[in-house]
Amino acid sequence: MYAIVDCDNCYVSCERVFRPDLRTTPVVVLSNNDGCVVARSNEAKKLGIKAGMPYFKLREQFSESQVVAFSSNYELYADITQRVMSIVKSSAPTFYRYSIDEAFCDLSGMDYTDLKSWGEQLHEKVMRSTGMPVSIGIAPTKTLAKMASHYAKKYKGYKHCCVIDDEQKRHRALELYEIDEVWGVGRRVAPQLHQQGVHTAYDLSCRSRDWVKRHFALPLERTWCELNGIDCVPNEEYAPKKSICTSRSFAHNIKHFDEVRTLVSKFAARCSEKLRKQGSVAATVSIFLSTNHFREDLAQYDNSSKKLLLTPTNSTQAIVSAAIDCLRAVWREGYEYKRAGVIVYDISSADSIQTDLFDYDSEVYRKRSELDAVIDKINKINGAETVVLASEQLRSESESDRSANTAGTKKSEPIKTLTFKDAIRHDLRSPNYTTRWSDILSVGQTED
DNA sequence: TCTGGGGTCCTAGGACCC
DNA sequence: TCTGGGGTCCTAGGACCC
Repeated sequence: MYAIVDCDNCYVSCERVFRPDLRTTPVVVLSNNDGCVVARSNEAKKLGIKAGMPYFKLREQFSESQVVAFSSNYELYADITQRVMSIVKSSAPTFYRYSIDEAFCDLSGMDYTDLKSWGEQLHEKVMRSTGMPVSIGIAPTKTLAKMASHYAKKYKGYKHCCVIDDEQKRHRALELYEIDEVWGVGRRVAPQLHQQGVHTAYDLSCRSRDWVKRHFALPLERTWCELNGIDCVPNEEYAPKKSICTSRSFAHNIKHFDEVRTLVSKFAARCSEKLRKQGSVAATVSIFLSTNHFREDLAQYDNSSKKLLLTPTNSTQAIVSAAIDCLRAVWREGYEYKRAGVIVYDISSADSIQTDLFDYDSEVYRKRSELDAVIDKINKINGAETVVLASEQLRSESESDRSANTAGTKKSEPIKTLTFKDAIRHDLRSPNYTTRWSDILSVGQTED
């Protein structure tokens, strides 16, 4: 049997931990730049607010309906969910974190008859220790467990834990479940299934395996198996990422190369940090760049390029430099850019680097690793972006004026500091209650 | 004014081999 | 005039997930 433990409306619940006054208020959390709704409280869902709706179209409705919106505060969500996960981990024989707000547990070896109360107790423990409500679904396959957790959320009577442990329960659960809601059935395949007369999970489970094979691809065949109680989604252990991406939409359109270069440098530097954190190196660096697709009145441009590194690396200098080369290759003057990103892939372990016969210089490699290690340490202690590469700084806008003027007649211009967070908007962000000394709440005393 | 970010796996088709 | 058959590997794009 598997259990899935899933935080209810995760980001909203994180915000509510320190804002109990909002327990019954409709609350939403927005994406970067306060762009879209990414999390909704049940009250907000009832108002018809859908995930992915753009905030600027909802503002009026929000003020009328007294909906409270937060900018996303990932530092807070990462910390709260980490606490939740450590409790779940200590409560089950095996644990595998699936996403920021979900974890699977393999319950083999646990007392079968106790699963329901195990789940209820786990909910209580997590709630008491962290303030985060979780729902628990337990079933013979992960797809069925997901379905069970959905029922645990939907019906109060389950006390946050639903168990599917016999054929009758499985049938009933499948019958009441729309095919579109099944894990692994997305917006492309769902309409095709409807066309074939498959409307519920039960309908699919009753077709023959051959029928599924004939009409659909391998992933749906696996879903079919899972619905029929055949376990086939692998138990994934911790695995290093195969690709790492850092990208952002900009708060405003950007026309100037130097500004985009500054941001691309930051994205590349962040990718390098992530590589070092998981003990990896990458052999390919790529970037992508695009204008705002929603602005039909503006000229559109979309491009990407990649660069193979002769020796795989996680050096900030090497990866930033490759990313800027890529940027130069795709850059076109005259467009207003809205989004860019850096992706590193062809990832392998930093312990066994395949060096290049002609390119590899062990001395340079050693120095860069040491430098990166020191920078990582400083930034960990003093906060992100305390030390950055020069290319992550924006030269002052008068750089070109200065070179045009007689050298030395002007004082050198200050370098404009542009941090990662300046590039995006987050006007409605909550404090970092649990990760910054300055943001810790004080209780039981007043200012005066 | 204003529309997110980060991943994985599968597959068809092209390039290449003998 | 006329040009095979059988394979592998790589890659871009699609579909899905949270």
